[in-house]
Amino acid sequence: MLSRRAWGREVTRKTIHDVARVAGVAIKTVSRVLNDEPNVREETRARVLAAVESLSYYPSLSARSLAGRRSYLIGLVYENPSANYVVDVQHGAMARCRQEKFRLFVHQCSGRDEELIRDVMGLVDQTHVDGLIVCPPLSQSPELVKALDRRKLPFVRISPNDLEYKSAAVDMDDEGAAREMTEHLIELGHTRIGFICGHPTHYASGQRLRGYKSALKDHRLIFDAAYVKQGHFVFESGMNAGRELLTSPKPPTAIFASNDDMAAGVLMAAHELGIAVPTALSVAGFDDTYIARIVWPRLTTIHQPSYDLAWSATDLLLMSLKNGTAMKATRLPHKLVLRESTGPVPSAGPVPSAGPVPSAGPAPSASL
Amino acid sequence: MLSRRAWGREVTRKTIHDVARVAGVAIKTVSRVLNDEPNVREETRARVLAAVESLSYYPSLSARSLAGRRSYLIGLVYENPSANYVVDVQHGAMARCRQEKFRLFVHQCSGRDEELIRDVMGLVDQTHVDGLIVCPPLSQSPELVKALDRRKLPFVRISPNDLEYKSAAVDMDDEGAAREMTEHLIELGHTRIGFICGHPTHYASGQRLRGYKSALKDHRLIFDAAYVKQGHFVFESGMNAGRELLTSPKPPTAIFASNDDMAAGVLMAAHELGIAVPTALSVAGFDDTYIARIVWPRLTTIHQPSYDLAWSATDLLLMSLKNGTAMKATRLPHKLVLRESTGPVPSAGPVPSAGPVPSAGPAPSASL
DNA sequence: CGACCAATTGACAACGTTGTCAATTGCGTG
DNA sequence: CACGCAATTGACAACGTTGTCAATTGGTCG
Repeated sequence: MLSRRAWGREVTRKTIHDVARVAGVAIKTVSRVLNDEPNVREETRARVLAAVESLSYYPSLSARSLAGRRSYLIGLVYENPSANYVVDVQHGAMARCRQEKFRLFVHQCSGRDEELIRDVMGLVDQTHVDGLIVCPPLSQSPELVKALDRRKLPFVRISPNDLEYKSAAVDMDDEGAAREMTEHLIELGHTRIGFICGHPTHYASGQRLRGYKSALKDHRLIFDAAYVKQGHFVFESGMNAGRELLTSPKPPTAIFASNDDMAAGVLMAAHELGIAVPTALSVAGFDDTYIARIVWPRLTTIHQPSYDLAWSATDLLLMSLKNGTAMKATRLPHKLVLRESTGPVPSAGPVPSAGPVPSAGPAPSASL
Repeated sequence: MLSRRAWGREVTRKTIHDVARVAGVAIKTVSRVLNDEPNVREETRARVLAAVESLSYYPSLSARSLAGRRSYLIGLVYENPSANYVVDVQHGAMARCRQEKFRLFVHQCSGRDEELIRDVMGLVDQTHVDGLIVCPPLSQSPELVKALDRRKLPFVRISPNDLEYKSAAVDMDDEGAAREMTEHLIELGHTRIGFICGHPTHYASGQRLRGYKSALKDHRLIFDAAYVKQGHFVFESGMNAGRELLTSPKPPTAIFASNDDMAAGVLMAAHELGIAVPTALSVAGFDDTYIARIVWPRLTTIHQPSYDLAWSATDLLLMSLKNGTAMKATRLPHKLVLRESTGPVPSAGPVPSAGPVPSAGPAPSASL
C-alpha cells in the first residue's frame, strides 16, 4: 500500500493487494468477488466484502480497463446546444449507469464530418468506453454509424432516422405526436394553423412537419405553404418566424412550433404585437422542456421523454454488454400536455392590438 | 498490434508499439514526444509525429494513468439542479480542458454529508482524476474540503463561501452585484422593493440579501422584513413568494428575485394577477441564464459569468498541475444587464387588474 | 586524436487489475 | 479407504503506458 514514489502530494492508494491481505486470500479471489464470478465459497466472499468495506476500497477503472475487456465506462456524445435536453439526457443515462456500477463519460462533440468522426474515435480510443450513447442529430449521421460499426463498438442511438437499421435505437413517434397536436388545434376550431419547422438537418424536423401535414389532410384542410416557416430550433428563429406569420395579410389563428424554444419565441412576438394568447392566438410547442412551464402563458406542448429515452438507451446498451445479446429498437410513448397557450379559435381572427401593448392587460390566473 | 484475445467484437487497437515500429524508434521515445519531454532530436520528433498521424494513434488514458502520475482527467462535481447553470459550467470546463488535451469527467453527486463524501471519493479513487472542480453548493461543504485536503487532491471551488481559505477558488461579487441591482431599482424611483431569497443553504443567497440590505441603507430607505420572502432558487418558490408580496396590503412596486428562475415565477404571478410589467411592477432577476431572454418581458438581471467561472477554475487547476505552483483565488466581474422588466416607479403604485382578463380566458385543461 | 560531457535513445520494471491455467481442496462413490 | 471429479483457490503473465537508469551518440576541448 505504500506508494513507490516519494512525491509531495502523493497519497497511498488502496489496491486489490491490500484487500487480499486483509481478507487473507489471493488477489484473484478478490477480483472474483468484485466481478460476481462464480466459484467462490460464501464464507470467502463475505470475508472479502468485509475487507473491501473496511478499507473503503474502490477498484481502479484504469487498471480494469487495461487488463480486462471492460472499462465500466459508457460514453455519451452529443452536439445539441439545448441545455434542458442535454441535461435530461445526461441524467437519464447517469441514473441507469449508476445502477450497474458503470460510469458515464459525457462528451460534447466538436467538428463536422471527417473531424467529428476523429473526435468520437479519439474519445473511444482514449477512454476505452465499452459503448456509446449517441444523441441526435449525431445519431443521424451515416458516416458515424459506419465508423462505429467498423470499430465494432456497441452503441445505441437516440432518435435516429432509420429505426429499421440493424443497430439499436430508442425514439418516439415524432410524426404521430405532431399529428396529435395539430388535431388538437383543429378540434379547437382552428383552420389557419401556422407551423415552424425545426433545424433542417434534424430528422425530427421533417417528421414533425409530416405529422402536421397529415393531420391537415385527414381533416380536409388545405395545406398552405405560406403558413410554414423555417426555424432552427432556437428561440430567435421562432420569434422571427412568429413575427412573419403574425404580420402577414391573413395571419394564422394558431401557431405550432417544432419545439418549445421556438414556441417561446412566438409568444414573444405575439406579446410585442399586442396579440393576446390564447384568446386571439393559440401557440403550441414540442418537447415539454422546463421553459414550457415558465413562460406565460404556459405552453401546450408534446412531452418528449428525454430522460426516459436516455435511460432506455443506456439500459439497452448495458444489458447487451452484460448478456452479449443483440439489441432491439424501442419506441417510447409521448404525451399531449395541455396548458394555457391554446384555446378556441377567436370569432374574428387575431385581434391586432390597439396600440403599444397594454402590457399584460390581463389574465387572472387563467387556470391553476 | 494483434489482439491477444480472439474475441468476437474485439478489434485491434493501435498502441505505442505500433507507432514506435513505424517510426523506427523505441516506445520510450514515442512517449517522450507525446509528453513534450525535452531531449528529442527535432528530426526524430517529426518522424514520430508523422507515425502518430498516419496511424490515427491516441494514447490510452487507462495505461497513462496507471503508469504515470497523470490521468489527464479532471472531475467536475455538482449537485445543482439548474440545467442552464450546469451546462454553462460543463462547457466552460470542457473548453479549457480541451485546450490542454485533458478530458472532463462530469459527475452529478448523490447523497448528503457522509454519503456525499464517499460518493466523491469513490469517483476520485476509481477514475484517478488529477483534480476536481467543485460547484456550489458542494463548494461550501467544509467536510468535503477537508476530505479532499486529506486526500491531497488538487481542487478548485466555484463560488465558495470563504475565499480566504488556502484552497483555490473562483467567484463573483454576489453582494456587490445585488447592491447594484437594488440601486438600479432605487434610481428608478422605487422605495418599496420586495426581495426573494435563494435557497438557505447556498452561501450566495446570504450575500445577495446582504447587497440588497446595504443598498437600502446607503440610500436611507427603511428595511422592512415584510418585503423579504424565502425562496429556493426554483420557479415555483418565486411564483409563490411573488403572489404573497403582490397580494399583501401594501405591495412593493419592484421585486428583486435572487435568481432568474424565481424572477420568472414572479412574472407569472404578476401576469396571473393582471399586474403589468414593467408599468405597474418592476421585476429583476439574477444570473442571466437563458430564461432571462425568453420570458416576457425579458428580465433585467445580473450577468453571472458561469461559463467563465468554470473556464477560469479549470485554468487555475490545469496551470497548477502543470507548473506545480500554488493556486490563487480569482474574482470575476459581473454585469448589470438592463432589459424590459424594470422601469420607473408608477405614480400610484401597482395597478390591480380591473377584472377578469380579456385575454387569457381560461385555458383548456387547466394545469395539466 | 583521445577523453569527457551533454544530448539522445533505449531496455526494462512498475502501475493495479483480469485472463489463463495449474494446484489444491472437498465430497461422493466404488 | 482410495479415487475421481467438481469446486475452489492461487500463481503469473499481460494490458499499454511512464519512470528509472543505463547505453549510445556526437561534439568540444586540451
